[in-house]
Amino acid sequence: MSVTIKDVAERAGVSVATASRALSGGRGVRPANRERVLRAARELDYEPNAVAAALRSRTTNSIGIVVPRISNPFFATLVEAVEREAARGGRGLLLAASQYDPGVEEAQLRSLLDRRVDALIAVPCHREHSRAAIEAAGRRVPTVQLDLCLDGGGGSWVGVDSEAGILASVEHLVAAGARTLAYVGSEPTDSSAQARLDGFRGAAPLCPGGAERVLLGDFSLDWGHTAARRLLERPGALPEGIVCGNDTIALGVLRELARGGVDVPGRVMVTGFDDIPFAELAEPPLTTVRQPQEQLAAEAVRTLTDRLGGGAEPHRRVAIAPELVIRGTTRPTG
Amino acid sequence: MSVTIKDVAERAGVSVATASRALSGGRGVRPANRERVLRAARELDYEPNAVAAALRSRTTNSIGIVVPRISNPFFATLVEAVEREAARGGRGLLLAASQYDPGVEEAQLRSLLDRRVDALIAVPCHREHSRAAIEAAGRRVPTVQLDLCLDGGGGSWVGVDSEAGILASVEHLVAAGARTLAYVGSEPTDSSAQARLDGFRGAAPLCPGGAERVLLGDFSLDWGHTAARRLLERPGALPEGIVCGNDTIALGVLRELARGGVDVPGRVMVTGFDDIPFAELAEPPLTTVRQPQEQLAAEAVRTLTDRLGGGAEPHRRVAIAPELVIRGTTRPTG
DNA sequence: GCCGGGGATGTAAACGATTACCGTGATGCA
DNA sequence: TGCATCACGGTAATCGTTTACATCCCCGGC
Repeated sequence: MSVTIKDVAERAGVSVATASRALSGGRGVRPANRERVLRAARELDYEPNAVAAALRSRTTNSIGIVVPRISNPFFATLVEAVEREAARGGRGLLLAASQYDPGVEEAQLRSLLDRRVDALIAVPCHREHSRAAIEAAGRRVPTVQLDLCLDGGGGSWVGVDSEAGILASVEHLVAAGARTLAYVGSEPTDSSAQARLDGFRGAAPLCPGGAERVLLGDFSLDWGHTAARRLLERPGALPEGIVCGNDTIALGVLRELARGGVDVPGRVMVTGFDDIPFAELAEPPLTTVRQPQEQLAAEAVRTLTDRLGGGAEPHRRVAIAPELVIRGTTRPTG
Repeated sequence: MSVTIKDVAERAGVSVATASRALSGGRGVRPANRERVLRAARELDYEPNAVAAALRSRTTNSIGIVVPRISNPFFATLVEAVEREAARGGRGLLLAASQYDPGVEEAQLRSLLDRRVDALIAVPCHREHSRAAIEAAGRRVPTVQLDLCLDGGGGSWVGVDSEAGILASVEHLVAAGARTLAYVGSEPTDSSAQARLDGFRGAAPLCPGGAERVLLGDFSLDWGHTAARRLLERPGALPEGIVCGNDTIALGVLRELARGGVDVPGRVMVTGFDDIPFAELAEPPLTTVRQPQEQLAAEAVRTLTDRLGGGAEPHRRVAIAPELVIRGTTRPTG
């Protein structure tokens, strides 16, 4: 019913082998024949069956990606960039969400492997419980961890240099005149939370007045509210700079400070992390650390295609330096 | 190298046919044999090759989706819901972005069809230029348009009842005391923009003072700024209610009103459309029309699976009534 | 004139499952 | 007992490509 390569070959008056060669690359086919095959294909409106090709050639020209949540704008942007990068190489993208459940994550990975993706990108939803499934996947196809990574650092990973991002925030705040700092972040339940916390602890000594407080909760707006209220309890001890673990927390902090009548950035400066689309819509617009998702995605896909192309490097770890975007919640330096 | 069903059959001491039957459904196989096959599969850590199964059975258990942009939070949420719905049915999701370019869209659709997805979901990026590709796709596999649709209403479609949403906004504003209204929306470049505009025009007579102004631009923050400035030029003529075509515009309008020192909702009330995550973070939180993405996605997938299951209805059009979410930018009614 | 080599083609064997078709033995019923 | 029925299981065809291998032909070098 559907037109196959056999039909094309017949119409072109050649064998299926020649037709196949002509259609894919065309090497080793006399130009005249190549032309006839291509014309026949066009005339018959031939659509190659990628499934059959995949079965025989043992490559599907597709990659799989598993993220915790697609609707998280950070992951959405990441997925978009990966899709674009994959499409550029003629590859399809199979998308799956783990919903922050290692069990679901494992099932999704297995499903993608059953579908024989050529390679995998995974944002592990748990620094420890995701290990078994991701390592198992890595044994079957080239696999790269994106953004988050497993504890202990096994396998390839592409992400941002969180510590450098936090360091830049702290340096900026100090240069802008903050003499006391606080950190409002997430309990180190994932590798980024850990790295950001480490980054703050490492950079704190730069601050003349020291880093008085570290408040840990989760990456949510509500936690930002709560933490800010806690800081407001002793107005005298309110730090002059608040470094937040991500933008969502920062937005919560900002809102609570506004309710408390605290002048931002006059009395307190605030920084975030991620540069989600909302960051610049806040009032005042949020100074934050931008994650270069395009670059992350490109690097991740490249890591995979290098491996597919035969390049070695099963253990490539790339930390991209993020960029500090200075907006209204901090005073300009100098 | 990889373990195949043949290996499983051998170890279980049955033929591949029996093994296949046991592994998929298990009907027509004696329980004892079924058990042996399943055990053999487990022991060998057998992973079925979905590509081979797809080739023979002519079904890939996967659906394709094409959206204009993944990073648009509205589409991201939609994709997430579709993915969840597809996964629930054991289906994979092939994701592609058209980047608002009908040419890219066509190529992406073709690529998905080459990969033999069982069905397609498309958010047409253009009400007219997307037609050829989407109709062609619809001739090959069950296809449903989601959210946006082609002009003229060919094919299946699942979306929100925009006119009803706008009507609810207008009724709410009037009930809350607005005597004059304006509409700030997008030029009707896509079907939603058209429907929302139509909705406003249809509902305007409900307003005692009439709908004085209709300002059309695009669905952007900047357009919201511009339009609000234009309304502020004649403070005396400032409407008491502003209905916006989407939340992004509404956020722009809100920000500009705040700059102009206009009290919201005291002097002017504002409504949006979509209920993007940011809507409730605005100051004051935005009253808006929520698009039930979960429901849209579920309905779209169901439309497709019904078709796949043999159900007829090649022409099903579903408009889901959206819900008005009342927040701080409008006064409570009554 | 013969032979080696290499490029273009064709033939047919994969790839790994599903499934049409048929055979077999057991069972039910008259 | 004989016959139809049925559940189960095996053989082999099939899905639509890619590709290993053989063949053929043409050309150049000796």
